[in-house]
Amino acid sequence: MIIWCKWMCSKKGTYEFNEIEKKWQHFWADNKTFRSEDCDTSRPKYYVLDMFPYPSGQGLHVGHPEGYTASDIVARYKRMKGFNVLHPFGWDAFGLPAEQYAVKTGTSPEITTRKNIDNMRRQTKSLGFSYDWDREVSTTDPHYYKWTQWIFLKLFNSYFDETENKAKPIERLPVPDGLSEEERRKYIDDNRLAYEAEVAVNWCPELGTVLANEEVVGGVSERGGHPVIRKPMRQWMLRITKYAERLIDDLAQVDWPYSIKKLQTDWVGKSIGADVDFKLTDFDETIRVFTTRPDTLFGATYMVLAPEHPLVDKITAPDKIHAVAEYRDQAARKSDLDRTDLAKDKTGQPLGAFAVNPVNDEKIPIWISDYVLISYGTGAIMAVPAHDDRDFEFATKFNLPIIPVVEPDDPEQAKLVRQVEICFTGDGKAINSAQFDGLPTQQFKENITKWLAERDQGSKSVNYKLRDWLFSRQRYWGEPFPILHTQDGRVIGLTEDDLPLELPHIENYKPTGTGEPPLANAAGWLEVTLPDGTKARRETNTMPQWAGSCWYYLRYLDPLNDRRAWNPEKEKYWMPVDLYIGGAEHAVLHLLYARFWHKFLYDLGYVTTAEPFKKLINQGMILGEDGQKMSKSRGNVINPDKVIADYGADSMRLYEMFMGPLEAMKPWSMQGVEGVHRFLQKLWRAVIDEETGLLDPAVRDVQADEPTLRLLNQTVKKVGDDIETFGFNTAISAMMILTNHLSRLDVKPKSVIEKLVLILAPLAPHIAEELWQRLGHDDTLAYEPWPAYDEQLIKEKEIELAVQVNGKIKDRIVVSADADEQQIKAEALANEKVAAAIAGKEPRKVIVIKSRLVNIVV
RNA sequence: GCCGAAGUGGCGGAAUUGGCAGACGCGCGGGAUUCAAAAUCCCGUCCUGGCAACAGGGUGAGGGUUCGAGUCCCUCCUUCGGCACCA
Repeated sequence: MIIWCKWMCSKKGTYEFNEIEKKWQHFWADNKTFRSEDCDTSRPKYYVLDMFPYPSGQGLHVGHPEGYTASDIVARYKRMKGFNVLHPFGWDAFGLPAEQYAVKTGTSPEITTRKNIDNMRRQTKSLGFSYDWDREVSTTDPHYYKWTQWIFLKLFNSYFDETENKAKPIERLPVPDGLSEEERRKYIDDNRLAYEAEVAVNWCPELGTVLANEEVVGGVSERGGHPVIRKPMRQWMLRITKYAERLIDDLAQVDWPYSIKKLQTDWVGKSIGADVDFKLTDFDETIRVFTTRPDTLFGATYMVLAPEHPLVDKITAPDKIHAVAEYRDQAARKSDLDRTDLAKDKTGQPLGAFAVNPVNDEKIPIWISDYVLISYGTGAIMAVPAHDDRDFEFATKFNLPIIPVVEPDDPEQAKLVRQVEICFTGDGKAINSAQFDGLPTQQFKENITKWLAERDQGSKSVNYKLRDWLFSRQRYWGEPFPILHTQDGRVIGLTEDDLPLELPHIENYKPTGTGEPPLANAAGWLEVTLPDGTKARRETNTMPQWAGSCWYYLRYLDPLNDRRAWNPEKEKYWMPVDLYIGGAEHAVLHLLYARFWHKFLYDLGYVTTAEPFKKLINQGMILGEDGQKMSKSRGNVINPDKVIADYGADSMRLYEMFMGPLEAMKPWSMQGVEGVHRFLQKLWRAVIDEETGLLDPAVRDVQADEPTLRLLNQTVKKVGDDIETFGFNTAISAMMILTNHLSRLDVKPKSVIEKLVLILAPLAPHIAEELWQRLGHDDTLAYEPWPAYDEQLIKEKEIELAVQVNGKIKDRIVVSADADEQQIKAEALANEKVAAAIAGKEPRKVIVIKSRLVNIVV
C-alpha cells in the first residue's frame, strides 16, 4: 500500500490542468499580456468583438463560451499573425430580471447586478480568454450611461434632412416664417429624432410596462409570456424610420450571413407602389390609399379604412353610426392576441359612404375593418378582391363584387380567374381595364402611375413596415432620460454638464400599475428648480435595455475617457469592428438598433464608418445531452464550472469547438469532452515524461523525417486556413492526426513539437503556454510568429489514384506526383483488374483527373 | 400560409466545392499489459452475403443533367429558425 502510494506520488509530471490553467491565467493578468495599444500604426489592427452578456443570477451557461472561444481563437491567432488586436469584454447589465428580483426581495438591482457580474467575471476568466480587462465596461456604470444619455441628447437635439438623407443639429432646422413662439416650438419638437408621442402601445399589465413590437411574440410578452394589450400612452420614440433606406442599402457593405441580411431587409420591409386619391361622392374629402398594385385599379370594387381612421366619424351615414361605433369599440378592445391568432375570420362594417374610382368613375362603397392597419401606409386601402387574398376573403364573406383585371399566362389558371373561381396575386396581362387592356403588369404599373400623376390623382410612393422605435419603459433599472418637463408644458434636455443623471435610490421598485413608472416615487429626485425659479419635473420613464448595447463597441475604444464618449483618433484607428460573434437571436433587435445609432453618429461626424460591424458570425445553440433545449425544468443543464473543474478550461474550449460547425445547433456530450481531453493528455505525454516531469527523452533536436515534415506542413497550413474560415472542428481534427503520428515516433523532433504547440495555442492556450515553457522558452507564446509552412514540403511524392471503369472503382494505382496524363492513362489501362473489367472492349473515353482518379468509359 | 437554413454510420460530424463517401472524435467488438481493474497501447467497426479473396447496395424520397452527383436542376417529405392581415 505504501509502495503503491509512493509510486503514484512519484509521477510528478502528469497533466495537472487545474494548476497549469491557474498559473497562466495569473501570468497573463499580472503581465497584462493582452493589453491593446491604441493607435499603434506599426501593425495592422484587428477588432474582435463578442456580444456582451446580461449578468444573470444563473451565471454562465455552456452556450456563452462557444462564441467567446471562437472569437478568442481568432484574437490569439491574429496576434501571432502580427496584428494589433482589440478584444474587449463587458456587461449589458440593465434589464428586467434584476428589477423583478428587487420587487420580490427589496434588494437593490445595483447589488444584485454587482454580485452577478463578479460571479460571471470569475467564470469568464476561468476559461482563459485573452480579453483586455482594462477595457471592461458595464452599461449600468454612471461613467458609462453618462454617454448613453449623451447620445440620447444628440438624438433629441437633431433632425433629419430629407434632401441630404442625413441627420443634422436641430439648430440648423429650417423653421417656416410667421409662426408663433408656441407653434415654432411645436414644429421643432415634431422634427426631433427623439420625440414624444401619444401612441397605441403594447402594454403588459403583468410586467407593468410597455414593450416594443419586437418584444411581443404572438400577442404575449417575449419574456415571461404575459398577455399584452394595446393602449394609448405618452411615449418616447426614436425616428429609426428615417434610416429605413440606408439600413437596407448599406447591408451591401457588410460581410454578414445572407439569412441575417434577409431578415433585416424583410423587417424594414420596403414596398414600392403608388398613392392613389379617391374622391368621396357626398363630401368634399378624398381618401388616399397606398397600393403596390396600381395596375389593378380597375378591379377596385370597394375601399376599407382602418377602424381608427380619422375620416370615419365624419363620413359615416346616420343609419350606420351605431353599428360602426360598436365595431370600432370592439376593435379597440382587441388585444394583439385576438388580432393575430384568433382573427382568421374577416369582420367589418359598411360606412354607408361612397367613393369614386378615379380610373372609371365607378361608385364604390367604403367599409371599415381591422384587417386594415392604421399604422401602415395611409390606414386605408382600395380593395381588389380578384387579386388580393385578404380582399378576396372579405368580399366573399360580405358579397361584394369581384372583377378580374389581371390574366395569368397559364391558360388553365386564366380560365379560373375569368370565372372568378380563384384569387390570382401574380403578374400577368391586363383585362377589363379599358385602354390599358393587354399591358403586362410591370408596364401597366408604370403607365398608370404616370397617368394618375398627370391628373393629380396619385403618385409613386414607397412604404416601409419598419415603425419608429418605442424607446421608453416604465421601469426603474434602466438609464434615466436626461429630460425635464416644465410647468408650462415644455420639454427640455439637460446639458452635457448635467450628465450623468444618476438613478436615484428608491425603496419601492413596484410599478404603480397605472403606467406611472417607479421613478415617480423618487421624491427628492423628481422635482427640479430651474435657473428662473420655476419648477420642473424629471422624465420618469427609463430607456430600454437595447440603449446601452447600441454603442458599447465604441466605448471599448476609450473606456476611461471622462471628457468624451471616445477619442476620435482612437475611433479612426480601431473602427470598424472586424469580427462580431454572437447569437442569431439578435438578428433584428440589437443589430438593427446598433446600426441605426451608428449611422446617426456617422451623420454628426462622431464615427468615420457607415457600418459598425464588418463581419458577423452567429454561433448556434448548444442543446442538452438529450438533444432538447437546455433548461432547469428539463434537468439537462450543463454547468461550465463543473466541466472546467473535471476536465479543464482547455478541454472545455476544445470540445465546444470540436462539436461541429460554429453556426450549427448541436447537442452536448460529456463523452465528447472526454475525447478531446484524451487528445490533450496524449499530446502532454508525447512531450513530457510523466515520471520525472521533465521533457521526454524522446524529444530531441533532430531533423524530422520526410513523412513527419510533410504532415507537419500540411497541418500548419490546414489549421491556419481553418481558423481563417472558422472551421475549428476540422482544425482540431488535423492536430489530432499530427499528435497521433508523433506519439508513435520513437524520436520526436523538437522543432515539430514546437510548431504543433504554437498552432494549438489559440485553441488551448494554457497547455500550449506550459509546454512552450517546458520546451525551454522564457516568454509567453502569445506574440510568437505564427509558424510558416512550405508548399513544396506539403506535396506528396507519390499519389494513389482510383481507377474506375464506367464510374465504378475497380482498383487503385500509385503513380509519381509529377506523372503526366499519358503516363497515368497507360498505367491505368495496364492494370489487371481494369483489363478484366473492360473485358476486351475498346475504351471510348479515358478521363484523367490528376491527383484524383481515372475513369475509363467503354 | 410565406421566407430562410438543414437532412450523411449506433452518435457528434468530415469530404480540396462535380472526382476514392464516412476524415477526426465518441460508442462498440477483439487483443496486449495487469494477480485483477482503471489508465494506456494495438487491431477492427456504413449495410447485406461470404471463413476469406470478393460481390452487391448505400448520403431523407422520387426523377433529371453528367464519363462521374452527398455536392448542380425539378417535384415531394421531415426538422429547425424567422415572419405572419404591412395592401
